[in-house]
Amino acid sequence: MRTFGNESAENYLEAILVLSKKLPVVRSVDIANELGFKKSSVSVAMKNLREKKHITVSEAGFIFLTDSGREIAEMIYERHEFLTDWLIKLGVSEETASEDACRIEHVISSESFEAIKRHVPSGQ
Amino acid sequence: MRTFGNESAENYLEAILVLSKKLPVVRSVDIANELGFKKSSVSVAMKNLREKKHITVSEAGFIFLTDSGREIAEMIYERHEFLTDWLIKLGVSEETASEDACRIEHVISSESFEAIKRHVPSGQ
DNA sequence: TTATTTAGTTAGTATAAACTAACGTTTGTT
DNA sequence: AACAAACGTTAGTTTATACTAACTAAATAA
Repeated sequence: MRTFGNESAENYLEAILVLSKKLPVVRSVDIANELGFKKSSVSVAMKNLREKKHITVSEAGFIFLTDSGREIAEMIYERHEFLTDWLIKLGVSEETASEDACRIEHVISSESFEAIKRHVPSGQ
Repeated sequence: MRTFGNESAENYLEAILVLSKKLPVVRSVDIANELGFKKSSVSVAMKNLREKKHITVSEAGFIFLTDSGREIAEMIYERHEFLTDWLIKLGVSEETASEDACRIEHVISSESFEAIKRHVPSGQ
């Protein structure tokens, strides 16, 4: 069967990366706002990410990506950006493009993603 | 949150369509073999599809798509075929192409799918 | 005819991921 | 000092989906 086991974690890590670009520090409540989840859900998710060593959390509750967490986050973020831009170029509305990218980014293989990247004329 | 509520149903409906192309009749056990699931899982899934009126089941246990079931199955199947072929054309291995298509087909919007179709030179 | 295989069902289990509700801590306000 | 707000955590619930185990019923074979 399909696991889906990583999709949720990937999404949280991506959100942390995105938030770290616009906020001085990232807290659980910021993630809850960003993703539209309840803070209890985020709390549990952060516990899991902590256990998997994808984040560290300071005394004050500030959340930081570890190397492994950052690696995942950046991979997903790159996919998100690329797929969104590409779909928009194909005529898809910004909103739909972003929503679809958000789903595809978690399920596409590296092999396929790289193939699409190769095929799309980059930088235009 | 993401629902995912339909992905499983879509997958079963697609399998029924695919099997109906190669077998004289489709039974639960055929679906279980096709998808690699246990027959108990299929039994429960068929109950749900029956309740949603996407299939009918004869006395003998033969499974038939209703109009709504066929519509979904054909939409997913078209996506599967198209995405697989397209990825292969881009240089992705057949196996990966099919696996990725199998995931993307359930999460992509019609808007994006149609945009990709438009952009790919059809029939070559 | 008994025994075996095949098909389907049901009940209960497991996991992932969200939720609500309730609680403790800290911080800020009056 | 006392009360309220903000933040985080925990416990327990819900839903979706697959699982195992145990059962029935029908079909096949010894």
